[in-house]
Amino acid sequence: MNQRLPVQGAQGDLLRLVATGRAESRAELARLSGLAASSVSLRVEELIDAGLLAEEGSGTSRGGRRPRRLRLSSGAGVLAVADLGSHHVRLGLLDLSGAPLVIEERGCEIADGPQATLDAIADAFDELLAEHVPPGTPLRGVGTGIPGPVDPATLRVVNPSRMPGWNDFPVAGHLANRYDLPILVENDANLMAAGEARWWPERENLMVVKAGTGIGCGLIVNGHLHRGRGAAGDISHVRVLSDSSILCACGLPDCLEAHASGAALMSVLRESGIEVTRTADVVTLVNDAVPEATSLVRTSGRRIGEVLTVLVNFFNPDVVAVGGSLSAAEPLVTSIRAAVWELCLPLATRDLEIVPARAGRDAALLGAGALLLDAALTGR
Amino acid sequence: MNQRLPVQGAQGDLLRLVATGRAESRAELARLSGLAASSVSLRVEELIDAGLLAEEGSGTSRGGRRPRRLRLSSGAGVLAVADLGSHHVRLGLLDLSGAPLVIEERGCEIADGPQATLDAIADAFDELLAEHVPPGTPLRGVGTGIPGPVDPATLRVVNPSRMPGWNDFPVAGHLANRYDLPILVENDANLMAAGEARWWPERENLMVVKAGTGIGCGLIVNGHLHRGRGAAGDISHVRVLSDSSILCACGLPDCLEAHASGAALMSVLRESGIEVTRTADVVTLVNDAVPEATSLVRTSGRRIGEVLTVLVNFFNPDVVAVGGSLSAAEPLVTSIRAAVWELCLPLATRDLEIVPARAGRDAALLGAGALLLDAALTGR
DNA sequence: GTCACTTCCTTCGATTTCGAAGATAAGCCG
DNA sequence: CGGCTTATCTTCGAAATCGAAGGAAGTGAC
Repeated sequence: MNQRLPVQGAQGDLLRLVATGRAESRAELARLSGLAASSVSLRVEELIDAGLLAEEGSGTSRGGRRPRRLRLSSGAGVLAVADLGSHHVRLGLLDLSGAPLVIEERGCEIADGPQATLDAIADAFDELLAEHVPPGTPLRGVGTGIPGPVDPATLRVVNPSRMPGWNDFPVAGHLANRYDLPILVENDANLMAAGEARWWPERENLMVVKAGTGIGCGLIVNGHLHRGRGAAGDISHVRVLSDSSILCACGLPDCLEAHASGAALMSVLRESGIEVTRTADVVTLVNDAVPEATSLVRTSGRRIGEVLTVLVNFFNPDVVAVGGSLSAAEPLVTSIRAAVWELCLPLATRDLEIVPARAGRDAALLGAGALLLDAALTGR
Repeated sequence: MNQRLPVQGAQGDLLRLVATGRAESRAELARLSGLAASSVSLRVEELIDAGLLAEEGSGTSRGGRRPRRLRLSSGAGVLAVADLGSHHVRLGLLDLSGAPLVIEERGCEIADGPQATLDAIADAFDELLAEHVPPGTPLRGVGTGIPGPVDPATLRVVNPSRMPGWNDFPVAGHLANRYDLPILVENDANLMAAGEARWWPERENLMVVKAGTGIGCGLIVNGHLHRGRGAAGDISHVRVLSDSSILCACGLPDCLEAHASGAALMSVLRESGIEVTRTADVVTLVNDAVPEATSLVRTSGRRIGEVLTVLVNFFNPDVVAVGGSLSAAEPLVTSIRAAVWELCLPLATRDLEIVPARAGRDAALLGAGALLLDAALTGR
């Protein structure tokens, strides 16, 4: 039941506009796509005949005839997406609009190596498909997030830390053996950024900070994920000022990650005798108003904010969205905001929004869906 | 003799490809534009009839029939471009391909205010047009670089330092009163980046550092100038580490610009009794192997490099090009390179080129030409 | 209820674009 | 020199797209 989307030419643009929720009538499609209204009608007709779009009642009038509302056909297909962490994987199925049909979390040791891990994910996909998708609904794409750098040219993992056996492994190639479909392999922070971007349709330039066990960042430029040469978005290895020096895993001292990541906070808390095992524990402590934890999170936010200052001046985004498990601790965003406001050029911060991420914990999965939809519609 | 380019639809893309030197035969146009070869032939025919393109002999064979070489018609039009500095303005005329017909430098006090300055520039354009352009060759666009921030939405100058009377002045509006043509108003570092980008046709993501009296930076993302909300590219107000503290004009201490700009180097040199009046004097001292000057430039490069480290990790460009008058001092690029190489992630620096800018001292004018051509071809 | 107006969508002839086929003009090779 | 290959460019019928006109289905004023 796997097959590529049978769209060609302008159909792809139209289907994308409906799938992403930007248009839900022929008139809106015409406005947004730039095509003539007559052409839109013809293409929509074809998409309905192909079983990809469906008409559903009518929308609200804007002062004239009511539009006939278009939506994705429920049988148009599903996407299988995963987000791989060190000790677990979140995975699920989405419809083409990116709406989740089912999402679940499973245990999974990334240290078991790529073959075992990827096969386990694919088996999980098969289970979910059998259980949650009506027979006949085709799978249209498969994607996964990786907690490490991915070379966009080869879709291989490069120089990952904490992923033994994965270096240079052709992740996409391995999956392509099992699925003759568009395959997406992408860094997890980038996926999160792509997911967050869906929530800011009117903004073009976003920085999405992932503050969790580590610190990552994804960049949306002109509405599209910026990959650079594959390493773009790293903010964790910037040197920060501090009293005590900490050596980072990268070999240099006093990286942001070594001082401000969830892992760093946990090790400080443990030294002062407070038991924590996961980043979420830190958040719990903060919400329980444990002073040591709150103070640490504030300092962490301040440091992240100081680093962001440089990047905000340089990149001048519309929005800085702060996500990741640590962002659930409210002082984090507050102190990031304070630092950026204080140290940035006024010109760079006027109209800048610094806010908690909107997309929630499944941001990466939704981002995978968004990118896969694009891949499926552009034919690769 | 001013008139907008009479191009429509696909003609614009084709003309741009020829003007920017990326294509010079119908076959190349077909490959690069994605249009069918037959459509290309038809549009080229029209462009020739309109007097915009001309056929000129034949190119070299690639194993088959030789292509009929296309070039811009010499009567296709000219662009008038200026780059405004504090005490002078460089201005000139370019053909549509961006090749200079005439470029000259004039004295001009930016402190005289926008009206006087812009009128003087326009008068200079008129002189140059009368003198260097055959009658009947139309002017197709007017553009100027500004040594301060420009709001891309309104094309006004915002919060400029050292430009009394310019704040919020509608530069484009004023010029539009005199020319009913595409008008370009852009920050000078951005123009420089756009000019440099022409020299890197095969690279998508560039950082172009302008190291002169001040320090600026322009950003090319996916081949296009990134403006952000209008302030993108600022790197001069990043805090750097140093023994002695210097207060920057922005109100905060130890900005990069306060320590590493040409102006900063000059003031240090003057304190040690060495007479310098312009950034070029510093370069001369370095080339004469005056140890104090060389050492200062090295330190400056080191500091710029340390700042770039953060940005290279984050933005992961293909190329960092270093221009501006100070870049003529060879140790500058060398020490920038050394710092970035030492402190960046290996993944971000693999295949990264850090090199002196290719476009030379007229980079900003050429950049203005490039952007104006786009503006003229897209109809605004 | 009627009339003016707006918006949505379709019809239909004109225009643009495509793509397959062929004409043109080379280089290569014996 | 004459075939073979390759690349460039044009011709021509088919398909896609456009835009003007009009029908359909609403809102709001009177």
